[in-house]
Amino acid sequence: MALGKDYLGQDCSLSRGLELLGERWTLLVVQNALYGVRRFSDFQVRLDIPKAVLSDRLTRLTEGGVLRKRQYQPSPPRYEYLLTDAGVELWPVIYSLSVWSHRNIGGEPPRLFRHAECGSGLLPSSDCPQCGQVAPGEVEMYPGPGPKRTDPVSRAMNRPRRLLEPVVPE
Amino acid sequence: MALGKDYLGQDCSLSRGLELLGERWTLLVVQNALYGVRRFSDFQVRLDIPKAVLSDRLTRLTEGGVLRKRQYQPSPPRYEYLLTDAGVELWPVIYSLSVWSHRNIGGEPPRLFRHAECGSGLLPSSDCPQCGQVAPGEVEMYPGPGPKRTDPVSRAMNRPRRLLEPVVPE
DNA sequence: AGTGTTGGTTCAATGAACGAACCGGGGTAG
DNA sequence: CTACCCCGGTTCGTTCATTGAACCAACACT
Repeated sequence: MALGKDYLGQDCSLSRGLELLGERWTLLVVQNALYGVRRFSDFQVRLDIPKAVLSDRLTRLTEGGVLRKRQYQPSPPRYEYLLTDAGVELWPVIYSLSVWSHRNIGGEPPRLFRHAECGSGLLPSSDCPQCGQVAPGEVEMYPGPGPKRTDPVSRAMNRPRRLLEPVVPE
Repeated sequence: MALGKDYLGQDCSLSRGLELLGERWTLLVVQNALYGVRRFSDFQVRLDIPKAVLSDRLTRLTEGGVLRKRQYQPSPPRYEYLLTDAGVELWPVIYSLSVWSHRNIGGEPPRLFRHAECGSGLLPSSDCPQCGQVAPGEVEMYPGPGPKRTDPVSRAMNRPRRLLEPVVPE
């Protein structure tokens, strides 16, 4: 999307959002960050994405305030990408688009979501039918009927767990 | 996105949704359809989009069940693109992403939305704080503080009106 | 000294987007 | 009847983005 060839001339907030989030792979990166993926190589394994593109997307999301890059050990220097508060707020957007896609395009979901406190499935808005609004940290993901990837990161992700809980592949 | 170079290998609903909706311009086309734009030339004027790209997006959205092409007069033959039920169901996704963008990126919105029945502003989920869920046809849009485009289609859209109400430029 | 892991960058080839030109069916004004 | 305009596109050469393979540097392990 880059400079010059952007959605400028558009007057709406949506176009500014898509400027940051609308490029290929970007929303899938955010989705995986919500699922607990934090490290460059884990994103790469899960997504099968060219490294150059992943590098670009992580940089742009960091500059855009969706992710935050943190060095989590000094030697050897290793980094992780964490969602900011703004990034976590994308959960309802991503969840509602997933639900729409499942309903209107089809396919079986590999993962399901429920409110950890009460066990209810979530509404398309990501709210709980019993309890109302649900913080992403209160959402539990667990395996659904759909096909699953078999790489180590995906396998670690298929154990029941909370959103945002870091993925530890092994 | 096309054939071969898609998100295949991804296991989630989101990737299938982005296959259809994730290309450049696509969500802006849907947004404008929700705002009442129906005709090829009106999309083109509002969006400043190359005709070839617009043609491709309208075709793909039609094939994907988001839009429906209808001839609305026999002579000269003229066509319009209407949202299907599935297309209308994208309203919460588009609205919540717009709200996120406004909150986290900034800029003044050119249009605001309220529940026509009770006058309340909408929650980010597109629900009404008073009445709960709101059908898109019950949403009224009206001019906000932000900048507005001056083309005839945008000017017609800046009058207060319901979502989905056809735009008639003049 | 050699091998492996992490987190990248570089580069040539391919594919998508852009914008200008063109086109055809059907008005409509002179 | 001729000329011109509108709508809804298609075609095409140029520019831009994505891809996948190769390379690289820092450090750890054996």
